[in-house]
Amino acid sequence: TDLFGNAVAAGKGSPKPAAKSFAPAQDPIAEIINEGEAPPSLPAPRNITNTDHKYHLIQGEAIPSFVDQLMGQTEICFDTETNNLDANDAELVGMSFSFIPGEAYYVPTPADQAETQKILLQFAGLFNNPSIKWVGQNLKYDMLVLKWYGYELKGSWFDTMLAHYVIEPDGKRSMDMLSTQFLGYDPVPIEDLIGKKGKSQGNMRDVEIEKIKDYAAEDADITLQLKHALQPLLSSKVVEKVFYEVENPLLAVLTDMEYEGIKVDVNFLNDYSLELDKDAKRSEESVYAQAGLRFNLASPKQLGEVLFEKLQLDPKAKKTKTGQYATGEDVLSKLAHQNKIVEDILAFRELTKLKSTYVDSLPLLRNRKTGRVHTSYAQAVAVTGRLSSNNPNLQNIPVRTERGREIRKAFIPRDENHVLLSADYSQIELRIVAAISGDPAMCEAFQQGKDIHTATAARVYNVEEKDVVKEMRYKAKSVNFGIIYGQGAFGLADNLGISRTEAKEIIDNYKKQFSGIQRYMDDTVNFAREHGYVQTLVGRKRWLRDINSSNFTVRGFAERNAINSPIQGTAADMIKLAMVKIHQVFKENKFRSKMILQVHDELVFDAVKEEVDIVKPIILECMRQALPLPNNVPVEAEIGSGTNWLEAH
DNA sequence: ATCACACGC
DNA sequence: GCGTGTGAT
Repeated sequence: TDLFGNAVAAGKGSPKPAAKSFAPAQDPIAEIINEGEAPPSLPAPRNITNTDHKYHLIQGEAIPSFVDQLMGQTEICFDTETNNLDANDAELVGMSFSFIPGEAYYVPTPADQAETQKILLQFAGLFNNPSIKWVGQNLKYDMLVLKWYGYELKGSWFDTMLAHYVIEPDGKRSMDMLSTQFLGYDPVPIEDLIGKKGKSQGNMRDVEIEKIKDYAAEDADITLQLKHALQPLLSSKVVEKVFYEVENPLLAVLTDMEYEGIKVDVNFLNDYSLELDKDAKRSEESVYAQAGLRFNLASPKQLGEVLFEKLQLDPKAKKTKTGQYATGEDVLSKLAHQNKIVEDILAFRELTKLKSTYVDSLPLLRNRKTGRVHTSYAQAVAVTGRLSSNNPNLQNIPVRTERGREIRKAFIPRDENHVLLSADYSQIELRIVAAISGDPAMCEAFQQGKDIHTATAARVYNVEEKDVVKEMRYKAKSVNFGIIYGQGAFGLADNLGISRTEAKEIIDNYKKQFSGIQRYMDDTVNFAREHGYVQTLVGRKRWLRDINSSNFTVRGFAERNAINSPIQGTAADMIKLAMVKIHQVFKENKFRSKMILQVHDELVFDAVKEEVDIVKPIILECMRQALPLPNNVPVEAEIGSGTNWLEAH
């Protein structure tokens, strides 16, 4: 079903003018899309024991002539071995190189870091050679390791992980999987060297060099072969643009951002932790007093039994799919008015969440060299094209509630000569909906610089904009969210806690007022049914194998994906293009200010105070111009500065 | 390992 | 809709 709770019609006869941005001139034919897939992963017959290979160990006096040989290549596959998965805290154990399939070289580097630096110095000319194309699997990792030793790869890049990401965004893409799938070859498992993962897992530094040589050289060899297998698919699937213009360049931008990290105010967090602990304990005790018994309030299972069996708070309490009572925030909120205990439970939940996930863990995740936190961006995880962030996740720092927002005060500039800048897109996803649907009312609202939720409410409730009251705006905002998520009428009712009847009424009005949106949703789903994929403005594709499923639920999910992915994905493309541009302009102008965070529609900078007035308009201009939208829908971005992230916002 | 929950966009 | 982290089981 679509937003309006209707089944999406198959061939409504609409000739799909509105969705034409998604059916570009070079509209690929369905057959092309599905060819070139390797057969599903049967156990691969080939491995290092039964396959010809020439893997060489290079050390000492052999290095100079080896480097000379590499200098003559145009394309080199490169891989590092280290003693840590965290590239910001890793020592180089060795490097492997390959430029001919079946042949590779391993150069070990010793624990003595001064010695390692001497070896790297011999490779300086190679790393700086601008005419070399560096091939690798997850090159960001290797580039980050090298950056800590003071080196960059100055030529161009081809990351096989990113290539596979744009070819098959929802696939698995560890090197082992790719090798099995595309080369029919099973690489040496890492467990053979350092043991099974867990606390007993060893360290690459302690493995004998001959063993590492085979493993590491094979990695470079395989990755080079993967490049040759994947490159033609970029072309046959028509995803070269998003690969070469977005993902591949972004890799170097993210490397620099992860290297910088952001400073956190540990004293502030420690103080705040005590405060949260005190208040959480107070709420907890209050709950036990009201319940008349003590239990583990952090256990949803126990809490559900107390609320709905002992206290009988709701005779028709909802259950989760595993048969427990549901005690999520939405469920409890509906009971909050009549039951003081529920307020205390919600307070406890909020406070313990803030404490454990953010306040107590951030200080522990500081890098030992920099004292800063260096998030890691996953560039090939989110199926829509977004980045994700982990260790720590800096894309879900609280902002909604007062006490959560407080945590943003802990993110601070690196020193007194810097401030934080935060630049964010305004309503970017809705602007994209307006632009690609071409809905006249919504496009016009943006062209006139209106508050989109108020403008929506005015139309849906048929009143003047000045007469839109809070509740009308709030509900209209929820409908707009529903569109972005391809959510059904059920979802809206659920979301707003209103009846299905009222939800349907709001939706019927919306449908009349914004008929172009309805048409976009129909056209997009129909396009997906016909072609098996949907795509963004930049040509990032997502294949939807379930779009023609006979199972109502499964198909419905695919239909929501069809509607949501081009929107979320286009927004992702836009900010990624902006990041590449900003990075380039900063470099050209030799600015010392650094881009340090991305939060989907926001960029954060650690800016040198004297540069603030120069970089602010540059950042905004790059963001606004990154990806012009059709139908004259303007793209707006705002920027602020401050001595912490909250203030900058 | 999986689930429920809660945080973000 | 898309993610990640935590604590419980």
